[in-house]
Amino acid sequence: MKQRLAAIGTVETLPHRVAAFLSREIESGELNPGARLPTEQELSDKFGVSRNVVREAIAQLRADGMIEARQGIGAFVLAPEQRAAIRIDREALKDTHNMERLFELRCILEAESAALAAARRGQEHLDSIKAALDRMSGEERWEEGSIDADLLFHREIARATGNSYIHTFISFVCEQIRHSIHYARLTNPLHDLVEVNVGEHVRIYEALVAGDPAAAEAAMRAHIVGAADRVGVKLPLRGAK
Amino acid sequence: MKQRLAAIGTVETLPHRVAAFLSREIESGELNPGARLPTEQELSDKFGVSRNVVREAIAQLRADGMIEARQGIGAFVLAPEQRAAIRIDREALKDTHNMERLFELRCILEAESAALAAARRGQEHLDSIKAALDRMSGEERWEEGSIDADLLFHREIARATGNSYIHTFISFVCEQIRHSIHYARLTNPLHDLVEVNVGEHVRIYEALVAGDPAAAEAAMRAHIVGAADRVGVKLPLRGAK
DNA sequence: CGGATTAAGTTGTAGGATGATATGTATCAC
DNA sequence: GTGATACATATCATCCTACAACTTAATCCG
Repeated sequence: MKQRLAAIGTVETLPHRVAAFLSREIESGELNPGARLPTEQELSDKFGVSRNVVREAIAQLRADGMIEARQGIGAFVLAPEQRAAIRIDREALKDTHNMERLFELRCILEAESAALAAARRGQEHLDSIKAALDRMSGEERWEEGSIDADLLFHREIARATGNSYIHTFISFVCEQIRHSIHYARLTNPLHDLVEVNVGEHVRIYEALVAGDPAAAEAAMRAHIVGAADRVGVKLPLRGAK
Repeated sequence: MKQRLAAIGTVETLPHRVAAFLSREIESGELNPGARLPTEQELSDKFGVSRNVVREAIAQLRADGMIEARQGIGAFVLAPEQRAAIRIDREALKDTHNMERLFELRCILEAESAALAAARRGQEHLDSIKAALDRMSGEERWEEGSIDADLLFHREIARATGNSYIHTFISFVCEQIRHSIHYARLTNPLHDLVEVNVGEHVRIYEALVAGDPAAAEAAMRAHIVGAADRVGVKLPLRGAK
């Protein structure tokens, strides 16, 4: 009867695992908004862990706006609109369908980011964008460092928009994608693809230098579509869902 | 010497308050990436709370990818790119500058959402969008319920894109904005503004019915700009940052 | 000097106790 | 009979103690 979290997977701390389990229950509809969670003691018994562990897990879910705990009553599931944070389930990204959709979101954000950056960038922005470009096209282009530089390039563009929210969102989305395709990129960097990738970045940079929002947007869009293609992801067209 | 969190504010649980304090230290640069946090015992002494409270706070920060804890060594601040969640500081939204930027991000997301929805929606989507529209233009238009319906209208459009990430992000951004301007809307709903607002929604809906992405995008953009204006927020133009 | 062992420091988990809050039920007063 | 009050119960919130597990540094021994 004591599962001791044997079926939950990962090697993380117990609170993290309990939180992940409960989170899945909520996201999957097993626990609907308004539903009351088992008491802390019951969860403690169920998972074969101390109540402290359960409380740490519940603290995490509370911080995310997934549940609310009321003293003397219990903990209740909140509606999705009450969320206090956005998270992306990396497990879900193993499904190509989901990866396509995340790339689509990334394309929306980055195309506009590039346009805004072209309109708003200063010389200091161009300098840092160029530095990242140089780094990703230099000696590191065959190593993991080039991925860092690649993402830095994108973050610097987002920073040039002068909108920290855009920067935060783009950074987050890029990192989630990066963690999901990390292995594939490292395994076999193809010579031609790397050069094409760099070429696309150069075109984005040139549009930024020219201060041409439309050109920057188009170049970035083409790049994201191309980048997705290179990892086997086809962006859905407007007509496809 | 025991602050007992007297200067931290809010009436929330102690772990939440400790987490908020540490989070601010990290975001403000007081604690840089790579920096080691005080030990759990030190934090416990500093804030005058039990170690359990500190651990719950740390569990929250770990879940957010803000810190990593290593057994036997301590807890360390991670780089912003390692974040596992996006959060928006509601306190920061009291600054009009930040609100402008968040509205700008919202405009980016929603304009594209409307375009995609126009291209991809089915009859069931139109039905639920219409239902939300009816609700916000009916008897509830002068009450808080109209805000719920308003946001539901936007979420249903995002749902029609068939991209759950778009839906999640839009829902989140809308709710953060909503919580920050909640009081202002309730205090004094102006007759003309409500009618204008509904009119804008009707135009968006009509573009969706017509399956016209460009018209939907334009109508949504105009609406978001207008909605921001109605709460005293001017969206930055492309040239402004 | 190098390897093994021990000690110290820190996080991770368990278990117990008490305080605080919310709700339901029983009792009392009018 | 109805409303107010008191009490009991359930549950979360916090505190405390103890030990396990891990990491690093110090010490010991060949």
